[in-house]
Amino acid sequence: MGRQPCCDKFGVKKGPWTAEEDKKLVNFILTHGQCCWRTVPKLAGLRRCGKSCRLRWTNYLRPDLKRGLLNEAEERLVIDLHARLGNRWSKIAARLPGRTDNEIKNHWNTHIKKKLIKMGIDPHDIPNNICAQAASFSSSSSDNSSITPTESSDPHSDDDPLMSYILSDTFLEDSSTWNFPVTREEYCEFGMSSLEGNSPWFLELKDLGDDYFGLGRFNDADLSVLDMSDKH
DNA sequence: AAGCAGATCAACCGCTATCGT
DNA sequence: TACGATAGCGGTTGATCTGCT
Repeated sequence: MGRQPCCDKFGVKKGPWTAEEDKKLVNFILTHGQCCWRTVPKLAGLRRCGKSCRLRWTNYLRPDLKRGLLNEAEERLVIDLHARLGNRWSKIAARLPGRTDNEIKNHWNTHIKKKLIKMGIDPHDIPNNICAQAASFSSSSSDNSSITPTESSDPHSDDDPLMSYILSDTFLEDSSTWNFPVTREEYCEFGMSSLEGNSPWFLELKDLGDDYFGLGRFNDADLSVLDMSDKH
């Protein structure tokens, strides 16, 4: 009999999302919250499969996402976590607030992997003793970040209190409180602060009109802040 | 300016894990 | 316990961008 496809193959749109589709999805999730992705496209009026909607939301539309390249501290953390956890991107992402598994995976494959290879380190097998070296590569001019996971001589040592904390369940429990809000009001507040200055998609949507989301989401004061930023 | 190659990243696919009945 | 439905994960693809010739 076989497995049922996650969605009807006919009439389901694929490829890049349009601003209009984003709007519908955001609108729907702000109104109804995240529930049963399979029904989301139908209820939201989208010709997409639920899987695609979930991916779009978690990887791009979520208001708590940081955009842009990983900074050095985050990169070091990824290298260290990857050395411990392997290609378990979702586990790694769970320990980097505002970053998605897809983003980290892409960054690993396009940036970090190359840098490690350039250093003569096999990205698939970073020995403990050179993990610290790898993790601190190109960081001779440190970015003064508060995240310094590899300060101990052996980064795999659980003696490193910060890494122990990050790898612990306590960290995940704590970080759960960073989850994006579910109400429109909170989304507006939270979204504005996190989007400010680092969300091109937001600026694009904003260009479509102040009432783009149909939620009265952005007040004039908020928008004036954005207008003053170096919008491209 | 045109063509090409490499880099980047959003999105898809197929599989597994989990949950409810 | 078995089975189906759904969510989530990791690998891969392909469109687009960027830099070089």
